[in-house]
Amino acid sequence: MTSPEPPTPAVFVLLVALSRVPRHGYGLGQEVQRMTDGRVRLGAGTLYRSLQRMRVAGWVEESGSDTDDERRRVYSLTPAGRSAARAETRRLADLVALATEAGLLEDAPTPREDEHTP
Amino acid sequence: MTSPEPPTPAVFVLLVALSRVPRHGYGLGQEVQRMTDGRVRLGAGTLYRSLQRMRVAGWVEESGSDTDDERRRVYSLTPAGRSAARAETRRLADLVALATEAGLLEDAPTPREDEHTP
DNA sequence: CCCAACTATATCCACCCCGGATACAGTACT
DNA sequence: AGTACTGTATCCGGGGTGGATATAGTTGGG
Repeated sequence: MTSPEPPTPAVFVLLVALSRVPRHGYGLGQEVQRMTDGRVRLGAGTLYRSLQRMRVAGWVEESGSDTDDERRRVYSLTPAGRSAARAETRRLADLVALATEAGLLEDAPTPREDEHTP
Repeated sequence: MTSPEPPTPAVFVLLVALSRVPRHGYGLGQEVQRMTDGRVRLGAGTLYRSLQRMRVAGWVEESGSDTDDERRRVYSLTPAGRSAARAETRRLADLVALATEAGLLEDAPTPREDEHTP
């Protein structure tokens, strides 16, 4: 929607889920669900396609598996990935600030004038 | 990505831009650009299609034009629209909180353990 | 008065993201 | 051995977005 392409919503939550500990794809899906109290669930297609894009973008890198399960592909966040996540966090925070300043958190039906909540 | 369908990014900024004063489509495009310091620019297609969807969803309603320019279609935010905007603001704020708690705002390259900034 | 630039809305197209289905295989537990 | 779950990958349909195009009214300067 703007310039230098922000991560997609799915990619962003994956970056957040990866921010502390390296994980494999399937585990990331679980972690995203856990840390959002089930509010965000990524479909399988979205999950693995997002990880491929993140790898191509240099935001994650594949590291050696953490168990003897050969199927797992474990990813860890790169500095570039952390940087992208921080930038997107700031972008979203700005958006939230904008909405808040617009009076979108008060309960008033239509606070069109300069009201002040006592 | 989750349940009861959140507004799209474009729709959300339009809801915010409409939160105080009724406006017409073209003016909303300008207002979005102004209030985001040029960081968000909506394409014409996105702008007018979004407004149509918002009208169908009952989030905005067409009110009488504010000038004698007959081309203008002026929209104002409905209570349902304000409610949707507030819900989305909260959802985004939760996401930002999640990212912040994950340590994505510090400058440390990779704060993997319990560091404390002096 | 006339023309150019801007305002204003609407639709079309190509591209990309998403959820869910499908496929295929290894792992774990009984 | 068999069943359920883990794990990755790809395909398909639906939908959002940007930019181009079409059409037309408005404005302001020469």
